[in-house]
Amino acid sequence: MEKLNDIIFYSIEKSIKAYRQFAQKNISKAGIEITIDQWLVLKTIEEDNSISQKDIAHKTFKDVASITRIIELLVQKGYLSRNLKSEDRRRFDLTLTNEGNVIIEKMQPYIQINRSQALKNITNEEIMNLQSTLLKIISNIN
Amino acid sequence: MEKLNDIIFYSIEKSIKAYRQFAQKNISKAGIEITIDQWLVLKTIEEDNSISQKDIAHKTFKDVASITRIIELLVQKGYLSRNLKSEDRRRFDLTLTNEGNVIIEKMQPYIQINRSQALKNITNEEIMNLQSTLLKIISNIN
DNA sequence: TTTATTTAATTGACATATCAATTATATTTG
DNA sequence: CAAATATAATTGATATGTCAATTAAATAAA
Repeated sequence: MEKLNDIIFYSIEKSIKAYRQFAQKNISKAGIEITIDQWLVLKTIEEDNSISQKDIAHKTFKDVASITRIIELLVQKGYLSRNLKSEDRRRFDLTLTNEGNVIIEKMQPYIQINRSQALKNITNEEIMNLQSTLLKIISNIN
Repeated sequence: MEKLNDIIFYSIEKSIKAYRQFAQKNISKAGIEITIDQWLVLKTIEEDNSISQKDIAHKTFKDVASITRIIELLVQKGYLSRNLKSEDRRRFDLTLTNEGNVIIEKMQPYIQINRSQALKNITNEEIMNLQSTLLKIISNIN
C-alpha cells in the first residue's frame, strides 16, 4: 500500500510551505515588519491600483474575506489608504502610502535573493517543465 | 519588470490550493464530515499508531500546536482515542476508534479519484521530474 | 540524589483560509 | 419608476499556521 510520502501532492505542499517559511524568516530577520501575504496583496495593488478586492482575491488565490482582513491590517500599519470610489460606492480606492512604497522597495532585494536561492542549480528547462506540469494539474481540476 | 504571474512559486501555490479545494469539495459533497487536514493526521496515526505528536507534525509539515488542536477535534468527533502512555507520561497513545477506521475506509475511494483526476494525462516521467525539481527546491532552502 | 537541562505537548495571541449570512449599492426587468 | 436581481465587500464562526511562553515529565550532570 502506498505511503503518504510517495504522493506528489505532499512534495508540492512541502515545497511551498518550506519556501514560505524560508522567505518569511529572511524578511523578519531583516527587520521588515510585514507578512508575505500582506506584501503579496500590497504588491498586487501597486501593480494595478484600480483593481477591485474581488480581483485581488482572484489574482492572489485568496478569499475575498481574507483580502478584507489583510487590507485592514495594511491600512492599520499605514502602508495603504482606502477610500470609497465615487463612481461605485460598493468599491474602494486603494492607494499605497509613502510608507507602503518604501516597504515594497525595501522588500525587493529579499524577494530576489529568496527566489534565486530556492532555485539555485535548477535549469530554465526544469522550471519550464515544472510550470507546465503544474498548469496541467490546475486545468485538470477546474 | 516581472509580473507576479510569471513566478513559479505562484504556480506551485495555485496548484496546491486548487487541489485542496477540489479534494475538500468532493469529500464534503459525499457527506463525509472531516477536513483534509484532519484526515491527513488520522491517516498518519493509522499508518503508525506509536508515532509521537511531534513526529506527526514533522511528517505532515505541520506545527505541533496545530497537531494538538487537530487531535482534539478528532477526539471530539469520536474518530480517535487518546490516553497517556505509561512509559512516558509526556506522550499519548493515539488509537483510531471504529468510527475512525470506518471514515478512513470511506475516504479511500475519494482520495484515489481525486488524485487520478488531478493527474489525468500526465505521464509518470512528468511526475518524476516534477518530484525531482520540487525536492531540489526543498533542499536548496534547508 | 538534588539540580539543571532537555523534551513533549499545551496554550495564548495573532494571521490567514473557508464558508455562509448579511449589508449596501448598482443594475436589470417588468 | 418600482421591484427583483446581481455584485462588492463585510462579518461571524470555525479550522489551521506560526511564534513564543508555559507546563509537566524525563534525562543528564553536579
